[in-house]
Amino acid sequence: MPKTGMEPIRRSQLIQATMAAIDEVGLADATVLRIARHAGVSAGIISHYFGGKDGLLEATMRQILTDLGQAVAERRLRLADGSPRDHIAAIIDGNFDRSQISGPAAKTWLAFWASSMHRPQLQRLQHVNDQRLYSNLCFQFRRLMPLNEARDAARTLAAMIDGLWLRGTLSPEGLDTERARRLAHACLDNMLAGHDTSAASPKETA
Amino acid sequence: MPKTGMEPIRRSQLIQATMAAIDEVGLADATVLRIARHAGVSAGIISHYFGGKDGLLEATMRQILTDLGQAVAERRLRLADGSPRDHIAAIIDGNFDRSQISGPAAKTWLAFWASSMHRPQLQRLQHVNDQRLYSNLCFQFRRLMPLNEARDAARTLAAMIDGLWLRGTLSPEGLDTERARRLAHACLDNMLAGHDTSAASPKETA
DNA sequence: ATTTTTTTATTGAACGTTCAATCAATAAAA
DNA sequence: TTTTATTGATTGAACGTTCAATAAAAAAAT
Repeated sequence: MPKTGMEPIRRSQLIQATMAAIDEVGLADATVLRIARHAGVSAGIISHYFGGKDGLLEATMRQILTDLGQAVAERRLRLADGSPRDHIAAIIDGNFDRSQISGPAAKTWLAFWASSMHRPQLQRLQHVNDQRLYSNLCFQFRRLMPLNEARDAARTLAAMIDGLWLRGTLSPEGLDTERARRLAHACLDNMLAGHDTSAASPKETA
Repeated sequence: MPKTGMEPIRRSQLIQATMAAIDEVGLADATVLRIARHAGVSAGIISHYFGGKDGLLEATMRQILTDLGQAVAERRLRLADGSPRDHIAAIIDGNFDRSQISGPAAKTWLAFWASSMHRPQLQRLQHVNDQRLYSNLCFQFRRLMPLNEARDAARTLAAMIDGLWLRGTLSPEGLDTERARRLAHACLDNMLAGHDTSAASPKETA
């Protein structure tokens, strides 16, 4: 089996296996043995490629954040130069792609969220991501309203996205992802109702 | 030290110590020894009063849900027979009391939320709580709009509360609790804007 | 009022288990 | 023959639980 150039393959396999293990039994019971079995390799390989379990967990979180960033970036690139509303809508859709990418990613995300409270390395990653979402939203809202209002609008919509996404992905019986996405858009429409959306988009209640 | 009637005291102490330990080092590192030391007792006592660590964790989550229920109930009782808007506002304020009750409670809540994905006992508790929040909101919105709209309004506001509360209590640098609460109320006002609030409440944008 | 007995509350060392990490051994490819 | 990739048994630390021992309080007996 030892061919050369295994490193990127193994890294990717192990990161995916980590999410799958967390999806199955939670972060607390996602042991190196379980993760390794999921990837079809031995446990020792994790220390070899990631320096240890912590390294693998950090790489996994980094992967999720990268995926999220790409999901948003792709949609926004397709817009060329759209209206603020278009950009914000793209940000919303990109964020709800997290769950589309996979169920495991959702549970992994939440697990990392909780444990990032106590692990500086993860906390840093998460803070950067939060800030990016907030800044992007704020910049777009700023094109439609005064700075103070734009800030509150960004905070509100960011919270809305997190809240809906959480409830949508974690208990799909009560709120499926598609409906969650629709509610987020409705909320955006509501927030933009009294503001000058230069290219008057013809949308009613729902 | 052995006086009679220690049970309720110890139970309460240990539950508080559990939250404090989770606040300090996270659920993963909240060992029985650490929790016991926080309460000023020995580790063995946990099995004695709660049958084991799992029992203590479940009791702790139950306590948090009870506190939340009371925070909401108290505010609603003060209303006697208020308008739907008043009741919903009381539900919002009650939910933001979670953090007022303590910072530890917030981190504990998130930790349980994540681990409830994989522990049926905790999942049950959390589902009951979710359902209660949704039902209460839905019932009040129902007094102002058609059923379908009321359901979506309830889902939206529930997500808004969770999202804002999460961001508010877990990273107070970016969004302090008081502002989060204000934004939730603003969102409610926005959602109720086009609806007949029988007792016309004189509130403008913000 | 004092002593004895019983009950209640608590301790902490010992035990068995589980985990992450290590590393000498191995085997395929270069 | 050298390099690269991988294994899996081993190690040591940490954890939750158990339980015999202990000590204070309460109850009973003197």
